[in-house]
Amino acid sequence: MKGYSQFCPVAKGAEIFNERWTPLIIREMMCGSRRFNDLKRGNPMMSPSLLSQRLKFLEQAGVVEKKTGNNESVEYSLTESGRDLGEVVTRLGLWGLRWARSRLTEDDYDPQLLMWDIRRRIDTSAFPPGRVVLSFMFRDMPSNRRAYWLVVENGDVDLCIKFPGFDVDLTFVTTSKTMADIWMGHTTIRKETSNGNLTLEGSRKLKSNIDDWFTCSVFSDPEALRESLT
Amino acid sequence: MKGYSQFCPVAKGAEIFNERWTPLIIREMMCGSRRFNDLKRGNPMMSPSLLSQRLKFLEQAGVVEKKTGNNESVEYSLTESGRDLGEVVTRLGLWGLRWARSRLTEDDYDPQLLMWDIRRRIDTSAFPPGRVVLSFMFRDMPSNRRAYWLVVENGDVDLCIKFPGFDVDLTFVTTSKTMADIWMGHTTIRKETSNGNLTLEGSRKLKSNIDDWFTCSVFSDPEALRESLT
DNA sequence: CGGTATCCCCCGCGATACTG
DNA sequence: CAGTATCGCGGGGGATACCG
Repeated sequence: MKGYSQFCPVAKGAEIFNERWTPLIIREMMCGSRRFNDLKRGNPMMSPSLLSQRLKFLEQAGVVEKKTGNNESVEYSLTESGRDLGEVVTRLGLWGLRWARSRLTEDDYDPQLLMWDIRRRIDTSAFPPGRVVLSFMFRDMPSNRRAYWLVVENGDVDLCIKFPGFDVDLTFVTTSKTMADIWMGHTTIRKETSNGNLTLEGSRKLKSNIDDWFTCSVFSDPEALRESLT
Repeated sequence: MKGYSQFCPVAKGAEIFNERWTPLIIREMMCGSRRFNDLKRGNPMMSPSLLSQRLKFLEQAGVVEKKTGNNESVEYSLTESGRDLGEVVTRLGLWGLRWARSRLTEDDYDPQLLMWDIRRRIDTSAFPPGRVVLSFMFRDMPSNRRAYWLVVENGDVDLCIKFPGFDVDLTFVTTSKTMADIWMGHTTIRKETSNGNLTLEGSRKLKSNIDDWFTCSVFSDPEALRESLT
């Protein structure tokens, strides 16, 4: 994007921030993604070349830092400037939560993206030792996007799009929209199980302490998020 | 701009906010511009058709309200949603002030834009009754962009790019960069007169109470601006 | 895994002119 | 003043293939 030829700080900020995908890349980093392919998984519709291009630009702009480990591994992270810019992202998200919710289209409810979000917010410390397998069935989706599994083990959570072969401890049966609404805090697991939009099948224990380990999106608690802004 | 196909509030917010010029249009409205041509003057590099297109989109997005008076006059204003989005703009500006200042190019110091900003922040209440004429001479500019006049009268401020024919009460002689730096609070009138980057010629009285009527950009006081955010 | 390299299309947007 | 109409191009960015 070409510049605005204005000295105004809003214009100079917009020259960096107001590009396609940029807030979403920063959002991913704020959520802890540091690897190229993780950033890409958080933005599946973005082409790798464009992601690469943006990362280079953001690095040059002092927002993102690229570190190459001695084992050739590459990590991206936010600089202090980038973390500051994160507050703009947060505020934009708070605005979107309040004012852009009505603009959600069917296309927006991508279950894979939802699962990727859920994956990184699962509180593994609330699980018993050993392996726990969760499965999610989205009734409204075509067969190739209907089923997902989360395998929780040793503090790690793996997202699978094919049956991992392990016994399933708890199954969520619902629609992508219901699940996303729960995720965003527009409704609760309790409400949606009551009205039948969500069915939980499996371990009674996992069901009973679900609020301990199923951590919703940071946007599900706008008040807390707002207070986290300086 | 096409959507992101993500339910995330940041993505939905970005679909509206992250378009070219959008933050600058909202900034203009936050500063009080309500007429089409005023919005355009605040963004001189933007083509009228694009401004029209953006206003239509922002209206449809519930950010901007268009009102047609009975005398066919048209006014644009921010809705509640738009004022909320203004906080994102403000925060982006605060970020730009701190982190994007080093990216300023020669092209950014447009004296006309600067004068348009100064014009609307002049505190007319601090002036004596009658007409006061200020002139600004930018030494670094070519002749067609070197001189501007502000005619203050009856609480109104008019910006002229040609000599208005009235006696001038006070003249600023400086460069566009020095003036912009004063405007943004990076330096002060006092400092720049001391070091010779700014010369004030004319009414001793207007010079002596210049801090009363020459009101700098809202971004010149970041602390106050930050506190204005909810 | 962590990107590049291409290709190509589309349309965003800048420029200019014009209208009521 | 408040826009619309038109035109043309540049490059943003989507898709896909490929590489070390």
